[in-house]
Amino acid sequence: MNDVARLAGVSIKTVSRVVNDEPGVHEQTARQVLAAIESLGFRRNMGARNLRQGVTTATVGLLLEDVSNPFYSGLTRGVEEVARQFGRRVLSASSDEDPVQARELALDFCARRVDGLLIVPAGREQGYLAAEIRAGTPVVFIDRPGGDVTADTVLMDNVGGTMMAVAHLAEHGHRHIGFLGDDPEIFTAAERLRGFREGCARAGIERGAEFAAMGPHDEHSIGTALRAMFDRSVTALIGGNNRITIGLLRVLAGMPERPALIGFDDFELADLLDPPVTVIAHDAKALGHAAAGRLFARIQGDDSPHRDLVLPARLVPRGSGEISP
Amino acid sequence: MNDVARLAGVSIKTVSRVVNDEPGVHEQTARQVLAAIESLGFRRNMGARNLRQGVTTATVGLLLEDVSNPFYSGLTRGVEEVARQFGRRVLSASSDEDPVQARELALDFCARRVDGLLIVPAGREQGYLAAEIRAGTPVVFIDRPGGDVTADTVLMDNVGGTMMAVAHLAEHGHRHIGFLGDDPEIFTAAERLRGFREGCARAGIERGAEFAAMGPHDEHSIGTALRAMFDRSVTALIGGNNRITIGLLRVLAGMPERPALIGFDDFELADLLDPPVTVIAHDAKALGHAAAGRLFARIQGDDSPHRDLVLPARLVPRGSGEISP
DNA sequence: GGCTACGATGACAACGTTGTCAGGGACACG
DNA sequence: CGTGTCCCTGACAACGTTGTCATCGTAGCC
Repeated sequence: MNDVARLAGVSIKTVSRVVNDEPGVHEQTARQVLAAIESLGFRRNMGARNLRQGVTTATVGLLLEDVSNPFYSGLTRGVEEVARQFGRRVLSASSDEDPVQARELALDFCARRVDGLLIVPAGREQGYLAAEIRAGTPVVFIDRPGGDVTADTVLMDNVGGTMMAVAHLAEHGHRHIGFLGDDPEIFTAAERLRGFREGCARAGIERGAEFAAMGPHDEHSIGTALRAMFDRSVTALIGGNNRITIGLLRVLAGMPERPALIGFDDFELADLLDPPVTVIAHDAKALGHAAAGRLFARIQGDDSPHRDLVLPARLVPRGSGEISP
Repeated sequence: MNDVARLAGVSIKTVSRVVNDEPGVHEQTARQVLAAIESLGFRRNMGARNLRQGVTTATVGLLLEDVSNPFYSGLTRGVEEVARQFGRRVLSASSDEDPVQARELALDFCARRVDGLLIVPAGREQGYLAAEIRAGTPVVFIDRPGGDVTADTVLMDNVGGTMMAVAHLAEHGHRHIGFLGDDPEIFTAAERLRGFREGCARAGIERGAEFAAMGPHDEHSIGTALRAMFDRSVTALIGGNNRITIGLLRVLAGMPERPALIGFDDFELADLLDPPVTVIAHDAKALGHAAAGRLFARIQGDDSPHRDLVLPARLVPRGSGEISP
C-alpha cells in the first residue's frame, strides 16, 4: 500500500479510501491510485485488515470425518453454498474419526480466528471447545451431539430411520433381522442400533431373533458376520451406513444368499443395482444448509437458547427391502 | 496476550516467549504464564502473527468445480493429506465452472495471502493470475492447463485414455461408436473428444461411423443423443465423464438396447452393476497428492522451470466394455 | 474582508504479535 | 570492590491496515 501511495503521489490513507470505496476522494486522485494499484498488482492484505477491524476473518471452519465420503462432501457443498451467501469462505479438514486430530484441528481453526465452527465431533469429549464457546466463537455440531459441550446441534433422525427400516422388513414378513453397524462409540452408530432394537421390539421380533454386528467393519468382518447371521436363519439385513451397505453388497455378490436389504444413507446408483437398493435416505446437503444456517444466525448475533434440530429420514423403497423371506 | 501478561505479572513479551517455546524463560515464570493462559483460555491470534512474521498463513487455496462430485472430493482429500504433512490447512471453494466466480474466489484467496493456490481452471482465461504469480504466489493447475498463464500443471492422460477405450471397443468388434462428452469449452472434454477421434482413426473406423454428442448434458439430452445414435446403428458408447456415464446408465435402463459401454472416470459400484461397467480409471486422490506435492515444492523455494505432469489412465475391464455387437 | 462550511487529504494511533536490543540482577574472577 | 558474563526480562518498533481527527484550500455568504 505504501508503494501504491508513493507511485500515485498520495498518502497511504487515501489509497485505503480508494480500496474501500469510501466517499470523499477526488475522482482524478482515485484514478491515479487505481492506476498505481493496477500497475503494481496490489492486493489488500486481508490479515492486516481483520487485525485492525478486529472482528471477522470471513471464514468458517468445517471439521468432518472424511471429505472424500460422499455424505460429507455433500454436506460440505451445502455449507459452502450458505457460506458464500454470507460472503464467507470455508476452511475444511478431515479428522478421520481421531479425537486427538479433531481437537488439534479445531483449535487451529480457533487460532485462525474463524467466525464460527461447524463440527462433526469425533469421540465423546469436546470439552476443549468450552473455552472457545465462552470466548464467543459460535459452534454448531453436525450429525452428532457435542457430548459434554452444549451448543446448537443438527442431527438426523437415526433412531426413527432405523425403526422405519425394521418395520418395513417386518411388514414384508421378516422375523429374523440382522443389523451391521459401525463402532458403537460413534453416536450415530449407537443411535441406529438403538433404533434397530426398538424397532424389533415394536415389531414383536423376539430378542433371540435380532442380530447386531457392530464395527468398525471391513469386507472380511462383514463376511464373518454375515455367515454367522445366515447360520441363525436371518433373512433380512440392515446396513448401518453407506460404507457398510456398499461393503455388504460387495460381499453378498460373492455369496449364494439373497436376503432382503435396507441401507442407512442413500448412495448414488442404489437405484441401478439389481435389485435396486431400498434405503433410509436423508439429505446431506440439506444438513449442511441447516447447520450453516444456524451458524450464521449465531454469527449475526442470535443469542437465543441452544436449539437441537433433527432432520427427518425417509424410506425409499426400491426393491431390495421388499423381498419376502 | 495483554490480559495474560497482567494476570501472570510479567510483560507481554515474556508471554510471547512462552507461547513460542523460546528458550531463556525461568521455569517458574513459564508456569505462571501457562496457568494464566489456561485460566483465560488464551489462544494466539494467528492473523497478527502472520502479519508480524510476514511470511506464511499456513493455508493453501483449492479452487475446484464442485466439492460434492466424487472426483473432486477424492482430489480434495489427496490435497488435504499432503497439506497436513506440511502443516497447512486447505481453504476450498467450488466455482461451478463459472469463470467469473472462479476469478473472484481465486483473488479472494490471494487477498487472504494463501501460501499457494491449487486451481481447476474454469474457462479459458486465467490472465488475472499472472500478477499473483509474478508477486510470488505459487500456482498449480489441476486437471486442466491454465491457458494463457504458464504454471506447473498436473493433468490426466485424457487423449490416451479415450484412445484406449476406443481401441478396446474396436477389438471387440465395434465399428460404430458413440461418444457422449461434456461441453467442449472444457479442456478435458475437448481432449477426450480428440482422443476419441484419433482412436477411431487408428482403429480404421470410418469418419461417418463415429458419433459425438457434446454437452452440457442432462438425462433428456442424453436420451435424445442416444436415440439418434441407435438410429445410425451405433453398438458401443463411451461416457465422457463420471456424471455422463451415470446419466447414460440411468437412461439406458429405460431403453431396450444394450450397447457396449466404457466410462471415463471410475466410480463407486461400477463393479456391482449388471453388467459391471468397464472404465478408464485414474486416481483422483493421486492427482491431489501430485498437485499438492508440486505446490509445496514451489512454496519451499523450488524455482526450476515449470513442469507438466501427466498421470496415466488405465482401462479396467469389467464386462460392459467387452460386449460384442 | 472576515466568517463559516465543506470537500479533499494526511498524520497518527491502534489492532495482536514478534524481533531487536537494552537493562538489571546474580555470580565468578581478578 | 570493580568488571565481565550469563540469565532473565521488558521497552519499543514494526508488520499492513483503518478509524479518528486535524489541516488546508476554496467557495459562499453576510
